[in-house]
Amino acid sequence: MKLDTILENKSLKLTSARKELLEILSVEARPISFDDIKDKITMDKATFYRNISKFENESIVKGFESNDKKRYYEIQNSPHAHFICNRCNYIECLKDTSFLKLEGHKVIDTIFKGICKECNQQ
Amino acid sequence: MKLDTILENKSLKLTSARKELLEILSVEARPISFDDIKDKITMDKATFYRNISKFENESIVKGFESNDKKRYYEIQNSPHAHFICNRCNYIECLKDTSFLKLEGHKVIDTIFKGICKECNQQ
DNA sequence: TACTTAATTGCAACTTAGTCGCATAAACTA
DNA sequence: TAGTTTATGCGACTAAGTTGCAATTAAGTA
Repeated sequence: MKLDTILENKSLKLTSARKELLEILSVEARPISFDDIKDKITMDKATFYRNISKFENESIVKGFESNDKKRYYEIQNSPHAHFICNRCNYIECLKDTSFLKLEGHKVIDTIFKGICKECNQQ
Repeated sequence: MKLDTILENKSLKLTSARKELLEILSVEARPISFDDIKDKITMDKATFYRNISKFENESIVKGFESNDKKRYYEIQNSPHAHFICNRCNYIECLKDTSFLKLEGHKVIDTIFKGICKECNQQ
C-alpha cells in the first residue's frame, strides 16, 4: 500500500498527519469514528476532520452516520454495504451486495439497520 | 386515526404536545427532523425529543440519521426503506423492498444513499 | 542546500443537535 | 376534587464537528 500513490495527483501533500490517518484506516479496514482513534493519534481533531473531509472529496474515504450521532469513515477499496446493530451499535461490513439496485437512482451506499446475530441470540 | 388508541396501553398520557406531534407526523407522512417543524410547533425542544424518544421505544415512530447530522422521524405505519440523496439531502420513501433480506440478521430498516434522479439529470 | 510560497497544522473559540435537572403544570385515579 | 404521577418549559449543559488565525511544514526552484 503506497501512501504517495494514493495521494499523488490529488494535490494533497503527504504530511505526517495524513500518513498516520491513512495508515490507521488501512490497518483497521473497517469504519472508524474520530472517537475510536483519538487516543492513538497525535493530530488535532480539526486536522482529523479536515483531512477526512478532503479524503472524502477525493474518493479515498467513504463516510456515513451511524446510530450514535457519530460519523464513521472507511478506506474505499471494494465497495460494500453495512449492517448497523441498533442494540450494540456494531458496524458489520457486508460483501456481495450486487443484488442491491434501484431503478432511477445512483446507489452509492447501502446501510441496513436492525439486530445483529449475536444480539438476537441473547 | 385515533390518538388515544395509539397511546393507550403504552402508559403514555395524552397530552397536548403529544397530540400535536402525532398530528404533524401523520399529516407529513414522511421523515421529519426537529428543525423541519420547530416553527410549527409550540412545544419546547426538550419536550419534542423526550416524546419522540418515547414514541420510538413504543414503536410508534421510527428514526434514523441522515447526511446532515440530523435525526429524522416518521410514523411507523407500513415499513419501508429510504433513499437519501447525497447532493440535495432529500429523503425519499421507497415501497416494495421485499427483496431486502439478509441471512442471520433481523433487518429493521434499510437506507440507500446516492444521487437521486433529479440531481443525476443536472 | 537555501529560498519561496502555498498548503497544512494546532489551538482556541465557536456552532448546533440533542440531553438533563429542576420547579411548575397538567393528566389520570380514587 | 384531592392526591399522585407523569409531563412540560426553561436554562444550563454536552459533545461532535467547524472555523479563523498565526505558526509550521512540504515541495518546487534556483
